[in-house]
Amino acid sequence: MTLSPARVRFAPSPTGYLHIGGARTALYNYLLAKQTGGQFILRIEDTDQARLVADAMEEQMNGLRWLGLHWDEGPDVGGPCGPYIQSQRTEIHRAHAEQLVAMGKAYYCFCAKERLEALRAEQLALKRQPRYDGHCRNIPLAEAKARKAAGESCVIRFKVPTEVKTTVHDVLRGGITVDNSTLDDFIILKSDGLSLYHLAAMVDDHLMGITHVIRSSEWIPSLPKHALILRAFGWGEPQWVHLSVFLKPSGKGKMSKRETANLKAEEGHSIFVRDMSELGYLPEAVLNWIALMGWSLDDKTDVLTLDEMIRGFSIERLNPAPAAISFDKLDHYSGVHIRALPPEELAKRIKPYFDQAGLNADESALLRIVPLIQVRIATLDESVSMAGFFFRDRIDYDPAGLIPKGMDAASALAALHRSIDLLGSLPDLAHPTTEPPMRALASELKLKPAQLFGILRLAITGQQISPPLFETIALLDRETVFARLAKAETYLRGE
RNA sequence: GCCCCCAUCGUCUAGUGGACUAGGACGCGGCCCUUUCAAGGCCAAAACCGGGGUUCGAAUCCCCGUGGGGGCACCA
Repeated sequence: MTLSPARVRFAPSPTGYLHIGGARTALYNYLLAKQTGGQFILRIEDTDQARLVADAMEEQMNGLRWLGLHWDEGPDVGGPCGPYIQSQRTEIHRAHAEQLVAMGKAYYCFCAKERLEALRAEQLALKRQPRYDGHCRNIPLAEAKARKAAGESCVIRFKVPTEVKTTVHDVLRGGITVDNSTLDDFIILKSDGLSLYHLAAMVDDHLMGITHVIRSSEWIPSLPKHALILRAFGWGEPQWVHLSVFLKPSGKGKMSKRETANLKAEEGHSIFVRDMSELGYLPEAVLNWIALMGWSLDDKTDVLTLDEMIRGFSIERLNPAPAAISFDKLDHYSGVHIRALPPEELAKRIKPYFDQAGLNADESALLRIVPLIQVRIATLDESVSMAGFFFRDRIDYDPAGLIPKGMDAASALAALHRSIDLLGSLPDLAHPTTEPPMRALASELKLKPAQLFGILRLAITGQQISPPLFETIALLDRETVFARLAKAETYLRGE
């Protein structure tokens, strides 16, 4: 499919950190831009200065970078349509608001907040939808200008055409029609001279040549307002694409702020991109996960790389229904993408987790253990709990575990003793050297392999669950192996 | 309360009037493999929200219910 280049934007508000909902919106925008040879633009919507979070903008960008969603134009890289931070475009917005006033499509409103609040309370009491009553709608422009010039505080409201319906076309949902009477004359410029989202976003989208607006469906209710603004200016409309929201795993509603904040501590999951790395997830896995919540390539593909998504993406295959998130699925994709990594790459990726754990593991050492753990870990951080013992000076475990089911301390000790003798008699501890005689020993002692090897496993790794025993022994220093076996012997003697 | 959107296995989804005995994936259960744990292989259970239309024929189109979701700020 050949499409003309799309200019799309991801426009987060720096009032919070990048979460999977935002990331998925960014992803779809990115995919369309890359597929069509267009541009992916990052624009920061910080017109509400009161709600700013200090490091939110930087964190939003870090999140996108971590996912590999690099923008062509944005605050840091610039571009032909800058600035890309809305608070630096206030003059542009103000001029456009004034232009609408001059065109008779907007008006100055002098209503005090108190009056508005009273009006609102009254309407709510009557169980009516709170709406501006048009109090200042018909003040003659000359009079309004005079009052404004005299220093009276005012806002600019958009004059919504009355007595008609407005229909806007959404690519996924078709025509969305509302009666204009359900819209009120909304404010487009605040009394402090700053634009509100509705005006700022439309002006900037137009000026930046945005061809497709792909955003969350929570914008659907204000879609008519946006179309009305565009039409008032006589501008064309972009393709509107409203994505469905993510629901909590139960499918019952969106995640609350509290649930979102406690997720990580309570169950080791998070919806924030900046937590994903710490939790051991690959960006590839996160991308795969969010891409398929609301989009599908076909009836069977479920593992995709970013490149494959770019090639296969299409707006038509977006699903408008809300989707419950599933962390089980994230874990699954995580495992899939870890297994798909070349060993050298996996060694590189797990290195920081060993560093973090205070273990001195260089990449070449890690590369040797990767074959033992690659299919056994679902997240990168699990590499430490699985293979940390390779790099620890001492290992701690409960000696009770040295006695397998069906055995007692004496028989376990005897088995361990025989194993030490046998291993000590071998020319080396390579896997092919150790396994056959050890199996023979097990059968001679009338033990199941699981029993005998279980004793050694705990003795050598300190873990009930570990990489395969003989491969592990082969990688460990000879001295370490025998020291740990000797230590286990002392435990079993009850020392 | 009002407005808008959505509706296929528990979950993510395929399905755009006949190819549907409704496909795939996660999860769940069983079996195989097996030195633990995984991975892998095989098998199973599991869905078209309800009611009316339209049509020779409806998961697919229309209407009404119901359920779910979103929105109703000098927030975005």
